[in-house]
Amino acid sequence: MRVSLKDVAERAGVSVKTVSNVVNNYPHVTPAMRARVQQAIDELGYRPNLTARHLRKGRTGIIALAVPELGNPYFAELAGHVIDEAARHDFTVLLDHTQGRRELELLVCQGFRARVMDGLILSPLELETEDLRGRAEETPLVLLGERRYDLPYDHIAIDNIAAARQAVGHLLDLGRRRIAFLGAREDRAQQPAHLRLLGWRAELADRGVPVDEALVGYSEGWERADGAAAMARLLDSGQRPDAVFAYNDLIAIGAMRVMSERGLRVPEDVAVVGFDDVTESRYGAVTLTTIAPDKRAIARLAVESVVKRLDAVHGDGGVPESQEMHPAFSLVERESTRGRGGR
Amino acid sequence: MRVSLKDVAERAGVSVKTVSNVVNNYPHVTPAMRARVQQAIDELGYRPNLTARHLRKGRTGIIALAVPELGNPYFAELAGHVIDEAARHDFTVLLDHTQGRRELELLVCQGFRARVMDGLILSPLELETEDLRGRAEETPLVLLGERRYDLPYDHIAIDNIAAARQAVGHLLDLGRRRIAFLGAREDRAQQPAHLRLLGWRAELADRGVPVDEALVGYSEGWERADGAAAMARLLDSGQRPDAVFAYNDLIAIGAMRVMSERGLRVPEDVAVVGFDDVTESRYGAVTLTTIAPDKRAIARLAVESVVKRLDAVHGDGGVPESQEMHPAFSLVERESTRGRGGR
DNA sequence: GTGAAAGCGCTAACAC
DNA sequence: GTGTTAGCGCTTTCAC
Repeated sequence: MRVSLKDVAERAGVSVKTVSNVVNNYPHVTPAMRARVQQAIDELGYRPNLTARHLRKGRTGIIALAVPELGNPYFAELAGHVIDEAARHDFTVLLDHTQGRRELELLVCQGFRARVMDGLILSPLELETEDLRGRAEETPLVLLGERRYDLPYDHIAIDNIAAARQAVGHLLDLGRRRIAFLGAREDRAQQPAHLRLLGWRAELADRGVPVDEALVGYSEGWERADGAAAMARLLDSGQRPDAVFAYNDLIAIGAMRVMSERGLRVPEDVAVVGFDDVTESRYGAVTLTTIAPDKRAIARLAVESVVKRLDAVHGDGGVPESQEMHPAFSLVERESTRGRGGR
Repeated sequence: MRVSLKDVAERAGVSVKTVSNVVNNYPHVTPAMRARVQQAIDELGYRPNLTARHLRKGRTGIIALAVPELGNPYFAELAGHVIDEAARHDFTVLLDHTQGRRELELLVCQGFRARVMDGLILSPLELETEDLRGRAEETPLVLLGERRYDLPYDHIAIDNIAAARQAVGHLLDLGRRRIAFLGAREDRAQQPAHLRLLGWRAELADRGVPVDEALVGYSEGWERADGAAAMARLLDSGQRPDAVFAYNDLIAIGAMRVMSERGLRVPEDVAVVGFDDVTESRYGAVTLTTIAPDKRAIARLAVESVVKRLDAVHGDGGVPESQEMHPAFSLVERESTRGRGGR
């Protein structure tokens, strides 16, 4: 950070502009001049000061990504994809986690935690519409995940209801009738996020299977421990489901652990479907049938959304309309519903 | 990013300096003045431009963290801790992954990928001493992990040899004698990173158990799939170990999956010890005995190292000597060695 | 306690 | 093609 454009210019006996041209690969520079400047750059070990460039251009080349928890492999894997997609557009990624705490989500939105950024990709859990409505920041914001806000921000999420219905449908197809839902939240007046729970209800209803609310397992979080606790509670309450549809893979994995401890076989006694297709679900004594969202597509759409808006601001024209985007998903059938032998 | 200090100054009818004083909580400002300026700030919705501040102060408040792969929960969990520790020092974290590719590790070191950063925390896999020796950057660099370089950079890693010995010792204590090592690399002339393999050899030798090189399972990577493949190869070669010490938890998990497929019981037939204590190892049909490094300490030491060096540069005095730091670790005994009932 | 002005390193008009 | 120059928005001497 010590040697500047000016130093190089002096050394090469040219103006700063010329050096700048060379550094930025400006086309109209004579090869001879380019070589001369380049030599000075090499000799001095010049490295452009990005901060200065950013100040001048009004851009930092940084996209912030805020997820609830990096300990959840879904978000870790997603972050990896976002980093890759961002790199394709010459952006780097500032990563933050909110631990699903509303105040942290809010701070992130307002740019208080990740302060230098051109855009923000946020996967909210607790954030309310009112929090977002008051957002003063004009840096582009993209929302990820199940929660929907009626606000003009791009939103990227698979069709959670359809996915849940497919998962439940799969269990019904296998002849299961007492299908529990694991991972509902009860500390909320409204449960705005639980499209997956809605899907569970809808599919059961459509297929003429009575919806038994006693089969809804509540939990505080969505980690493995929460899944284990919810499953234990369900079994302790005397329920004996023949299938479990879990809010996510971690909950499913926690639940399977408890079943294993209690001598329940998966899938013979209880079939299990998860959600997220984290790598972990492909291993373990019983591999997990799960909904696989196209994570790479989610990352790509998110980054593109930010970049597009950035270009719109700096470029000519109108800011694009905000959109709902629904990347693809698929049901991956594994041993937790099919058993070891396959079908 | 539109309203600047100057705008606020005009609005409040004061100078830029005064506004700056208020924004930065400079102590010697009369309360009345402070209130007046604050009002202008609020009315205009002023937000300081961090980039400009950074340019001026020569600091960005960003620490870059580069790990091989976020899909490995060890690194994801570590990243979470680094973010937390960085936040304690008012830094944010730019995250990158190198996929264990030497050229990417090199680019990161040279600041080509994460370009705006005050310091770099790097967990290298393939990087060679010569790569690092030529590093021109003067931004602080901290190295994490098993690899050692004889260079003046802070290096943070648990005592891998001691940890490996403790793991192998535990298996020996349980009466196991044919202890395989899973996750060695064979594509390297020297295996500079494999302190864990050294520990395996040393402990066996010390305890008078013959070291059988046929029990070393090689793999290309350190993911679950690599562990599964290595285990399958070992078994296919006719070896029948009574224990496995895996390079990391993912390899152990992959190996356990293969054993389960082949009807080998853990720990009755084969006891297993992993390395990293990822959360995943606490679940599954058989929970995994593993070496648990103090990840939070690693993160704390890494961030502190960067911050300390930064303060040294900007502050008064001498740059601190580079250090080797060895955070604590412990052996966590679970079902893969103890069985379900405990001891 | 507050103001004026210089300058961090770079880019982009605009002139030559 | 290349040089001159004016800022980007902020902090920071240094006067007052």
